Amino acid sequence: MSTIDTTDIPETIRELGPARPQRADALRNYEKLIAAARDAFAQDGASASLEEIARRAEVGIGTLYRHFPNRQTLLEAVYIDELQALCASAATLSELPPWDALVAWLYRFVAYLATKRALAQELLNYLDGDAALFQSCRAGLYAAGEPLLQRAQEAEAVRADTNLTEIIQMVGGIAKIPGLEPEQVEHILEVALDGLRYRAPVGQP
Amino acid sequence: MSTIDTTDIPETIRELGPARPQRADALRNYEKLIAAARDAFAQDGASASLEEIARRAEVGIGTLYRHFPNRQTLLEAVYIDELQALCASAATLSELPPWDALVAWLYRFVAYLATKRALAQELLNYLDGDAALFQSCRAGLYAAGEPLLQRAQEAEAVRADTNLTEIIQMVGGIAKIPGLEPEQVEHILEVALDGLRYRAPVGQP
DNA sequence: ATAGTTCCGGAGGGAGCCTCCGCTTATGCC
DNA sequence: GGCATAAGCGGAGGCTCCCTCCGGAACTAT
Repeated sequence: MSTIDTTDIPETIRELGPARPQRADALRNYEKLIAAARDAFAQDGASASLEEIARRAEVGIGTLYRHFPNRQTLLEAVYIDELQALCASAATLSELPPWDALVAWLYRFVAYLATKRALAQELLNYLDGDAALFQSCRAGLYAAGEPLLQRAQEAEAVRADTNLTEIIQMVGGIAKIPGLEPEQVEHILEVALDGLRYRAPVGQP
Repeated sequence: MSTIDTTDIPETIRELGPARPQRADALRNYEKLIAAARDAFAQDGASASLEEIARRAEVGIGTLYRHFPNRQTLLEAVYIDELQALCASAATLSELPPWDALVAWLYRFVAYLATKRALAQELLNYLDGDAALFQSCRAGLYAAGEPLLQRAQEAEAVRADTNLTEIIQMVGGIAKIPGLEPEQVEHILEVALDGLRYRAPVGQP
């Protein structure tokens, strides 16, 4: 149904971020920094120490600041990277059985939300309404998830009377319940996802 | 209708905060600190520099830390102080005409919300569910506002088919619209509050 | 007035932010 | 391969902030 070419979405999103460096060594450092920042932000929230990030990336603090002139740029780059990874994973997962693929992707989505939550607050403070970014992100997300859902529905693994918007809202809502342990979230999610399963119509109650 | 004695609410709330010091000089400093902190947090958000706050209060940094061992304690104390002031103002305002009193109080409420927003995020990180505080706050708020609304309704200044919950939600919702200039908020609020006015029933259209 | 608390203030050590600039290294051209 | 040069590196240094600690000042009760 979707007319968007899923495979192109990640690049579209990536273009929203800061330009990646050209030289091989610079690119290496750039990527080490994003990886280190992702971990650090996930662990300590958006206020993680930039010097600590540089240290983890085994890179000088100067290098960090050259690639990302301020915390915001780095935050944004990490966010975009995460989102791209989430979108890209949809393609990989399509090798699994339909139901498993969808569920796996939704779990991946939950992990992504955790990162996003840490970043979003701070991100909004500065970005305040760079709608283009978030719109693109949303589009990419849907383009990535839609095929998975459709396949699952065609295989009668997922009930027909639902859609991706609804599912994402549900999963998002559960993931965002405040003050819950990860295991609790996972359990609730498990229950809720089970509700998505297709059940053959039954004659009598 | 309310069986709560409004005038006692502020004390009840205050008791939730850290104990105020006894000695005259200590109390003076305590209050200077809260005032300075209120300004600083309003200006720079919850991450305002504590040293700057001590400086503004013309007090040594050590004094700040003795009264408020950590940022949270100070944040909480400011929040409680603000809330108490809001509640107390209801009593003063009752000298105004009913409509004016209610509107003035609601504007005061908006100002309070601005502070609260700055504090709430950070506050929740640590407090995470000290429900007692927030419950008390809510009770105090309602006890303070209810008489004002009632008086206004009895004077036929405010329509009868509404209540404080609704009004507070409305005002709060408007105050929280993201990315608006204060003047814009004020204008929207003006319009919305006008909708509260009592209008005599009209026979023909 | 004096003793005994209570409170004050800021020095100091540690950490983070960010800038600046001399040195290193990759790349493209011969 | 060798070289020029542009691109990139990294960390010292100057600043601010956080928080602790303790000698001395100020208040209060007697």
